[in-house]
Amino acid sequence: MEQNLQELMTIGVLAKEAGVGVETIRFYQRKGLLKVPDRTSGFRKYTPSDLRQIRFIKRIQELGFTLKDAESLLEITFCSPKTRPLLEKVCNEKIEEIEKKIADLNGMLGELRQFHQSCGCESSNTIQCSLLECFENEWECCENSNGRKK
Amino acid sequence: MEQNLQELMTIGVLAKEAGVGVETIRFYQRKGLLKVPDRTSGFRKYTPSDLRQIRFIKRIQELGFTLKDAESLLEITFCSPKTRPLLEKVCNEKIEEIEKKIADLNGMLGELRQFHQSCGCESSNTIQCSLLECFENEWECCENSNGRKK
DNA sequence: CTTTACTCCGTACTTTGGTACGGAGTTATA
DNA sequence: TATAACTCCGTACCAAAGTACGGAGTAAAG
Repeated sequence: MEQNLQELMTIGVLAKEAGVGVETIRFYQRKGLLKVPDRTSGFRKYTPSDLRQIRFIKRIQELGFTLKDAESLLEITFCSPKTRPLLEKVCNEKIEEIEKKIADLNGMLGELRQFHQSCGCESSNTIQCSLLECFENEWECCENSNGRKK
Repeated sequence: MEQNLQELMTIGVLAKEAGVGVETIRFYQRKGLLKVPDRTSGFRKYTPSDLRQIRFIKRIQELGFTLKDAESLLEITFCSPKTRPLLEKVCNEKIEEIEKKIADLNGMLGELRQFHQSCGCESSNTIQCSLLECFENEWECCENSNGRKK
C-alpha cells in the first residue's frame, strides 16, 4: 500500500481543497471522523481519499444529518457478505429517515403554497387572516372573496 | 378581548400539553418567540393560543428549520393589504428553501437506494465495494455479477 | 393548617459543530 | 540566511437550543 508521495497534502492544502478550515480537520480527527494520518517530520500528510471523505461528510451534513450520522455511514465503508446484514440495516434506516423527511417537507410545502395562494399574494383579496390560525384550521380560515374555500 | 378564565393554563400545564419542558417555555419567552403572558399573582397564565404557537414552532423545527425561521414565520401572523408584500416575500423564500431541500434529499435517496440495490442487500452478490467510492464514482463501482451496471 | 406540588428568578451547565489564540517549531522563498 | 508562511499543540471560546440548580414564594389538597 505505497502512497504516491506526489499526491500527499498538508493540512492546509487539504482544508482548501475541501473548502473547510484547518481547525475543522483537526476537529474531525479528534472526533474519529478522519483516520489519524501519517506524518513526515511532525506534519500531517493527507491522501486524496481523505479529501473524498471530507466531501462526503459535508454532503451528508447539507442534507440535514449530523456528524454522528456521517460516522455511521462511513462505518459501512466496505461491504462484503459478512458485513452485509449490518449494511442493509443502516441503509434501510437512512432511507426511511430521508423518506419521512421528504414527506414532512412536502406537507409543509403544500401548506405554505396554500397560504400563499389564499392570503399571501398580491392577487388575493382576503382582508385579514393569520398564518397560525390557518395552520390550525387546515386552511379553512382562508375564505377569500372568490367564495372558494379550499 | 376578555379571556375565558377557565381556559387559562399555568406554565406547567402548558408545557405538558405542548410536550416540552417548563424551562423551554421560559426560554422561548426570553427569545421573544412567545409573547410575555399575563400573570395572576405572579404566576404566568397562558391561553390556548400560546399552546398553538408552541406546537407551530415545534412543527417548523421538525422540518429542519431554526427558531429564527420560526420567528420569521410568526412575524407574518397577520396579513392584510399592507403587510402582504412582506408576507409574499417571506412565503416565497421559505417555499424555495423547502423545494431545494426536497430536491437534495431526493438526490441522496436515489443514491442510497442504488447503493442498497447494488451492494447493500442480501440478494446482491457483489464481492466487495465501498460506499465512499460508489458515491465518488456515481455508483459505477458497483458492478455486480448480474452484469448490469446501472 | 400543614404539607406537597408548583412557580418564581437568575445563573450556570450541556451538546453539537466548529473557530480562535498563542507560543513554539518547520519549511519554503528571496 | 533571514523572513514569511505554514504547522504543531492544548486550551478557550462561540452560537444554538435547550436543561439543571437552588433558594424562596404561592397554591391546593388533606
